[in-house]
Amino acid sequence: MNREVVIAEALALLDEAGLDGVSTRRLATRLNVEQPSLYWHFRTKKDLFAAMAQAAMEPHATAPLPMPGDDWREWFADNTRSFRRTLLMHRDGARLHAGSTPVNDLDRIRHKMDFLVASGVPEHDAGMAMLATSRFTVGSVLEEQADAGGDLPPDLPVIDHESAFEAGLALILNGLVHAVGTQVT
Amino acid sequence: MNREVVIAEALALLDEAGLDGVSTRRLATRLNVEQPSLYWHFRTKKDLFAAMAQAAMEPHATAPLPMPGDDWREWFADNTRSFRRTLLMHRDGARLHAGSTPVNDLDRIRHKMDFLVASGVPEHDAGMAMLATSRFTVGSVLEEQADAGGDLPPDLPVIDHESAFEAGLALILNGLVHAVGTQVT
DNA sequence: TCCAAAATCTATCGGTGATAGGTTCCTTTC
DNA sequence: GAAAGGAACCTATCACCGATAGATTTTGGA
Repeated sequence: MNREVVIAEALALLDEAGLDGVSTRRLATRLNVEQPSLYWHFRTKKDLFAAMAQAAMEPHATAPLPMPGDDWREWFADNTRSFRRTLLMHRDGARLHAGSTPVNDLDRIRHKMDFLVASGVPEHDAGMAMLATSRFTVGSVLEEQADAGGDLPPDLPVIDHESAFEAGLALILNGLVHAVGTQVT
Repeated sequence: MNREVVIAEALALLDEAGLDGVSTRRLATRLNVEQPSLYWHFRTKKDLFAAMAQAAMEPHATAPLPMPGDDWREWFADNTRSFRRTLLMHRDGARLHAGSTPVNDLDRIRHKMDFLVASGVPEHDAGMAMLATSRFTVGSVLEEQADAGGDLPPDLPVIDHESAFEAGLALILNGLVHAVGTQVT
């Protein structure tokens, strides 16, 4: 049993039991191992969660980067959708992601920034927009998965999370397009 | 000792110990009471957290509603700032808020929606913008308070959360202003 | 074959949310 | 003013949790 097997099994347990249901004992049982054994692979439970969070983000972290000829608006939207889709792949994915301090792939971020700047978006606006969009997405999925998790009051306004997300994304993107000084290439 | 005293003391404990530090025993000790006594006032710890979340949101929930003559853009920004400020009033305020399913003050929401519509914002756009802004704000404060909570890696890009929030808000508001069909009154 | 490191074990600690069931206190009513 | 009854709190106890200490087994290379 190596570290990666533990992480994979932990993510499977996450999907079945939710984040609060992931205990070291339940995980150990699944791995046919006693509970303290996990502490050979991870110094603390937070470390395990951090590793899970990073592993869960792999689909988005390995997605293709934008190419010089791409339409930046289209890429921006697709990139955000990829982020959301990845958060939705696991139960409580947003909580898991928000709970740990993830590894910022500085190189990928810089590449994306450079792409936007090369497309005519002012550097400052590009950075703020990426940050805002990321936070909007986490907030959205957080609420979406909280709603999915059981007892919500039978209040009236049931919302289509997908449409709400698309509308918010369109709003931010629209704001970026019309930002002062934008050279819409 | 009544329910409200418990909630107040719980919020004080929250500020001192953080959300993970709020245990029924520590809270009971503060109240000079044995731990199981709390279960006379709250059926479950989640109920206690929900009550705490609602109480913590009181400043924003009792803030003045927009008046017919107000500038809708200015009001929109101030309303969002009030929401953020309230989340920031308590340690882990965003986690507390996001963790419980809060009571949606339907009447206040409708009032705000009506105000925006009366100001010329299309109803659908207004609803989506309020939703998106709320989620953006929760996501922002969540990250801000996570950063504040200790061990962040000595990575380079330290960000000014206030400015980042203002920039994101400006972006969304700008997108709303330029939304197709908006009658900017 | 031997040895060291990797991997797991047993035993145990202090802490947690929650329940069952008994006790005390206060208020209302006759 | 005594009785009744509910509100508020208590003791005792459960099952579970994350984590540590230290002994033991397993494994792979010299």
